[in-house]
Amino acid sequence: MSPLSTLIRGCAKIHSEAELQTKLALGRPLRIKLGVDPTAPDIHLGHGVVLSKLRDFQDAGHEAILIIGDFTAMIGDPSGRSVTRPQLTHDQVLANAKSYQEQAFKILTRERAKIVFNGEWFEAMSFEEVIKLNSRVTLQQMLVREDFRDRLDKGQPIRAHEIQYPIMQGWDSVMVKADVELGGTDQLFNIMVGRDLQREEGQPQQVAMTMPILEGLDGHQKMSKSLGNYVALNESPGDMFGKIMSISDELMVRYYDILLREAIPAGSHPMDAKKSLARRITARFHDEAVAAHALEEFNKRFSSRDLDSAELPDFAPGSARDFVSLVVEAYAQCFQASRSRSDARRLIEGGSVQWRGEKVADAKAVLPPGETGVLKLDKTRAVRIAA
RNA sequence: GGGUAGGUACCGAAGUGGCCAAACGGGGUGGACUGUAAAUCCACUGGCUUACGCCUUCAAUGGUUCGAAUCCAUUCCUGCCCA
Repeated sequence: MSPLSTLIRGCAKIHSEAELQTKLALGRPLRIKLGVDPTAPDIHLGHGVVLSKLRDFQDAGHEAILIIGDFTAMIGDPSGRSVTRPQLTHDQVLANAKSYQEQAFKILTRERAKIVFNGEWFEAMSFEEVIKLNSRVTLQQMLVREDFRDRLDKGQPIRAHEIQYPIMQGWDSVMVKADVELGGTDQLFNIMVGRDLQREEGQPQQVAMTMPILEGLDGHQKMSKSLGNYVALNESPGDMFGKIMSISDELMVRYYDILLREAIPAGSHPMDAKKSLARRITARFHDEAVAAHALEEFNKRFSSRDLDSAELPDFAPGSARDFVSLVVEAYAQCFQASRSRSDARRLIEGGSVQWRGEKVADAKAVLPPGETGVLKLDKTRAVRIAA
């Protein structure tokens, strides 16, 4: 496989392939820009798609320039958004940035990687410079974007600072002299602004390369932290495996295509194909042995419904022994999840909670101390009471 | 600054003095069925030391009333039109 075809594999759109070829012919390492906004501490499989592409470039000898948008994160990228993002404080952003980097290097290699914070240049900008920068872009250009158009049509507010975002992202490209900028397809507009600004600054224009957007676990909306439909890169092997198993067959086709860049093996049972997908993704972010173990555990717990021999967190109940209390405490103690007592009661009444494989019929029932066994809480969570 | 329409639960959206913890739809959760899939059906979806009971909630504050999401006043926020 020639380097070019490797580099453009899995890509949604390039502007343009010819330009990329010209740049590659320069014979020097190219500066490949990827901007990330640390708006949340987790990065997920969706980010992974673009990061993997960046890794492809690294492997081909090019330099990854990861721009941590500590400054832009405070604005919030309006791309694909129907509401204004909440603005974060600088401290939150820095904390997120830290865990962000750790996760990004699960995919990227430290060699040929450079990390820059865009606060470096934006913080130093005077208001005069900001105005000057703004004068290069027209409101019309900004407003033709679909997401803005949409909000305009629906009568939803668009705040003035939001239209700054593409300009700032574009300016990042100028500051790092990017040769190529990567992003999701929803980033195309922002990346193109970068090209405009570079041209005006007399720089060679960056090549815009966009990657397909990965749908979230629900199969409809894009994977994102705020929608809760994501698989984080630092997710535990079991959770990662399990979350992937919960996707629809339809979505699995997409995941195969985008994440593994291959088609589903012909003739295989969808469930087997999914297990294989889950195992491979888990192996990618952990390792083979761990992934194989996750598969085994999954089979035990869900295929053979053998909770007794499955690995479950140990739960040490407090003094309150009625099932409502047990459920609430188990969630808090073993899953860091807070559940109200009403919620717990609903789960019990709905038949979700099982003690030793039997539905708990009476929420007021009391479990005598010393009893041991498995307490199933909901579809995916169960705990073991050991003593 | 003027005019005008609005602000209801996770979202959309009813409700315009008691029958309102608040219709309906979506989403979410749980159950049945399964392959932790889809489709379908059912239930739940503010909280409570355990409830045909109580508490908090309909932008905020204050008021009218036996009683307010609903009426009045003030404030804050948003859309649209005009300047």
